[in-house]
Order: sequence, then C-alpha cells, then structure tokens
Amino acid sequence: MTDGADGGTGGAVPGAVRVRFAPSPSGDLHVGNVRTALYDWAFARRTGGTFVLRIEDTDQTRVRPEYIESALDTLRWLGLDWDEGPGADGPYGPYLQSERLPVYAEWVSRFLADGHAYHCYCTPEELAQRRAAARAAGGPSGYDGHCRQLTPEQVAAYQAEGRRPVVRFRMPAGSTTFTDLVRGEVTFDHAHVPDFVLARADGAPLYTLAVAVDDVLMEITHVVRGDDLLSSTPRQLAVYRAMGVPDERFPVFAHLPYVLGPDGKPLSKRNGVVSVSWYRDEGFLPEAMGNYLALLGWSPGENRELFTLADLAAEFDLARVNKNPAQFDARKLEAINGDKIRELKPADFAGRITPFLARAGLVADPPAAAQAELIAAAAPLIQERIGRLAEAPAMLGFLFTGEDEFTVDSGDAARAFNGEAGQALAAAGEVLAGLPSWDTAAIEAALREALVDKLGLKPRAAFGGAVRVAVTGRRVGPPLFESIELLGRERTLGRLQRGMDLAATGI
RNA sequence: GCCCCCAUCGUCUAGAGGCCUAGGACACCGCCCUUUCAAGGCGGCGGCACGGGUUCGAAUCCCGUUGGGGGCACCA
Repeated sequence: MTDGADGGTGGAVPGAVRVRFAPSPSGDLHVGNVRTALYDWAFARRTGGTFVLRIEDTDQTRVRPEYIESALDTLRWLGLDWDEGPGADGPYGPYLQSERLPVYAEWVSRFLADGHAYHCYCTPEELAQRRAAARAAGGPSGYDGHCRQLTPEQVAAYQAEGRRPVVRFRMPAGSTTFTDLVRGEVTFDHAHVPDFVLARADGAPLYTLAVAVDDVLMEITHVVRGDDLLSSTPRQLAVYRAMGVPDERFPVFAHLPYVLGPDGKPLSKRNGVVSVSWYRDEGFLPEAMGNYLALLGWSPGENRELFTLADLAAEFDLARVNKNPAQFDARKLEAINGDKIRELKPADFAGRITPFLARAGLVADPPAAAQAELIAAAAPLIQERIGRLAEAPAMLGFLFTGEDEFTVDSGDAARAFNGEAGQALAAAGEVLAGLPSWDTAAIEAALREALVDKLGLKPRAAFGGAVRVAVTGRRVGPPLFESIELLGRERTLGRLQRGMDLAATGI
C-alpha cells in the first residue's frame, strides 16, 4: 500500500499516511490513552502524514460531553496538535461519531440488504444462558449464530412477542491473518470471532461498526492503538471487506502494549492516579509527561532518555516499539520532570510557577508588578530544588506572606529552637541590623562572623537551624542569604525577634 | 473453558547469535561537595522466568512449562 522506495514502517510516502487517535469520552484521558495519542501523533509527524482526531462517542449511556473538552485540553497541553478533528475541520468530517449517525445507519441497511448482516432477536438472558452452556462444554463462547437463518414465521413470532432485534454482522467462515507493525503476523480462527452486534435495537451504532466505517471513509492508512483492541481486528477487516474495500487498501494495524498502573495491574480508576490532567495540576511539565510517556514502550536507543517532542517527531519508529507492557512509575516521571524544570530558562520557569503561587493565594492573579518582580528574583533560588511546580508555594511562601500571617512550622521550630537558639537569633539580628549594605555577600559575611566565628556554631547549625526557621518558617527552603536579601531588612529583623520570643517561651 | 498476545535488574529500557564476566536511567545504599534542602560528582546493590533443543557459540532462533495480560458485550 505504501509504494515508496523503502516501503518500511518509518518511511511511508510523505503526505500519504493518515493516522487517527480515537478516544471515547467516558472519562479523563489516562496515561495509557495519552501514550497512544503520543505515538499516533509522532508516527504521523515522522512520516509527514496527517494526524486525525476522532471522538468515539456512540455510546450515549457512557459518554459525557465534558470529557470531550477535557481530552482536547489534555492533548493541547501536551502539544499534540491534530490536523483534522474537533476544531480543525477537514474534508472527512464531522469528527464526532455522534454527528455521523446517518452514515452508520446507511451502512446498516446496506449490510442488511446484501446479507452481510441480519436481525437477531435473542434476549440478553438467552445469550448469557447459551454462553454459559457453551463454555461448560469446553468450546468458544461467543454468539452461536442462533438467528442467522430465521424463517419468516420465526421472525413473525418474535415480533409478535414484542422483541426488538439488534443487527449482527455475519462473520464469514475461515480465519484472518494480518501483519501487525508491532506484533508481526497474527492469525485468528473465526471460530473465535463470533457474529458481533453492529447496531442496537434502537438503531444506535456500536463501536464495531463505527470504527470500521470511519477508518474507511476517513481514508485512515494506519491504525495505531492499544493492545486491548488486537482481538477485535479481524472484525474490522471483515467489515472492510463487506464494504467492498480491496484488501490492499486496508489500513495497516499496529497494536501498542499496555501501560499498567503503579501496581502492575491494568489501569483503572481504583488503580492509583493515572489521569493526565491530575499530573498537570500537580506541576508536571508537558515536556516531562511527553518525554516520560514516550519512554513507556519506546526508546531512541543508545542510552538516551531525555528528548523533546520535536525529537520524537523526527525519530519515532513503530519498529522500535516494545511488545511487552510497561508499568507506570511516578517517581521516574518526577525525576524527568526535575530534569525538564532545570532545563527551563529562568524567566520561563518563573512564568510556570506563577499560576501555582496564585492558586495558593500567595500572589494576585495576575500578579501585581512588584510580585512579578519578586517571583522573577526568587524563582532561580528554587529551580533546582523542586521536582514539581506545585512545590513552589511551600518553598517561597515566606516571601509572599505578610508579617501578620507569617507562621513558623511548629515541628521545625521544635527541632530548631533549642539550647543556643535565642543567642544565635539575637546575634543574627544584631549584626544584620547594623549591616551597611544589604546584599547576599554582605549578609553571608556578617552572619558567618557572628554565628560561626564568634559563637562557634557549625555552619550547618548556624544556617540550617534557628535562623532559617525564624526567617523562612521552615527548615527546608531556598538558600538562606539570598532569601534574607529578598525578604528585606525590616521583615527579617521582625522575624528574628519573633523567633527569639518563641525560643524564650519554649513554644 | 476456548482463542490471542507478552516475558532482560524493584521499575523503564539497551541488546536484532560471538562486541555481554548483559550497558544506561529511576529508585535504594554509601562517600564527596555543601548555609538547610536540592542539584552535581564518585562508588555500590541488583536482572536475561524455567526446561529442552538448534549452533563451534544464545539474552538473542525453535519447542514446551510456568507466570502475566487481553478477548469470547446491545463497552471501546
């Protein structure tokens, strides 16, 4: 089907490839869905093809409209732009299956007319009963073809009972073999591919119909999707044939291995946090999420792990996709996130933590000019100290908190305000009060002389203990001297005094 | 039960018969650096699921076992 000279998986004819990502909006996109979207996108970009986004919202009982918007949001956030789809009209739209119902209805009646499909009057109870019996007998337990050749009398009888029929596809005998770009050659005997339902009794089309019809009509050339759909592939191929599509024009399939939850079990709501939007809210960068997810089943080789979306678009190759499932590991994600955070230009980083500071109520939204200035000055102090943007408020809160609201962490205070704390705080206050120039170097020199040289404190105790807790409220935070400079003399002295009071009263 | 898929350190992976006494990353543990915490540097721990073949030679090929996953829906 690709007539390019190399004919390989990574070098199809530019412009000829059409790949689609087809989420069902019945929940937030989880890391597995997004990994699939990422590979779809990367494959399209790598081959110079078209990336199509199609929303599979045929099941009105499970679909929620708000999930469509959140899915689009998540893809945009990651930087996965689509060439056709919602908000990007193309020649094959509409791209919401719920807006394509007449198309499916048309194919249902054609299949009914030409014998590729038939009405099935079996009730769910009857099916369940026969399924159980078939399984007990040790055979395949799919639909048994009960309604394949109903006589007009039988049909009349069922209708007289008030039964409403579903439409089933008449799966031909034989077997299906296809070459999966990830799995290799796969064969299914049709004894295990039962006649499946195309449309419900009320006429609503099912995935089995819509997916095949749309892939054909939208001229999709590559179906790159999750492994869970591998065994449904023979059904799609059979529908293509029924539609009259010649074999050589069938899309090529590539089934991606599962992404498992942190516990090694399949993803589900009960299985840890796997919603991508949750990670966005926690301060993971889209760059990190994209990089990490790409690594779940693919590798650029040569021990390289850090790369950009652009790199992925240039290098992604389905032939290098692993066959085995990958377990999601939030710690590795956070490690990569830390790397990506440190790669940011300081101004960029400041801009990224700002929304988190605003959400925490530390600055206005948008920040006042003075606040923005302070953010810009303070951001570099924590850029290599946090793994998630959401950690910024705790690290910088002391700078943005008014003196009447400022509090000291009681646990940290208990550990820091001991023995010589009062003495150290007093010495620090004294030397800082008379410091001629207020800058980091001068502050450091003065505190070193007062606390280390004169009081004999170890640097660790002098700068990691009482003074730090009194000034910043916590034992962990940005470097002390820079923090004091940014805080200013007046506020610093006030906090040292409060620290002395606390130390004296034994908190 | 029947069918299909998968199998390298705890996790993600490199590895496409000799380059492997299996490399990297995360995590973990030491040490160094150091104003807390990080970051960074150095080192350590740790794996080819098992059993048969094929081959001069197997993590790499074949078969089986075991284990895991998926399907057998009027979900996708």
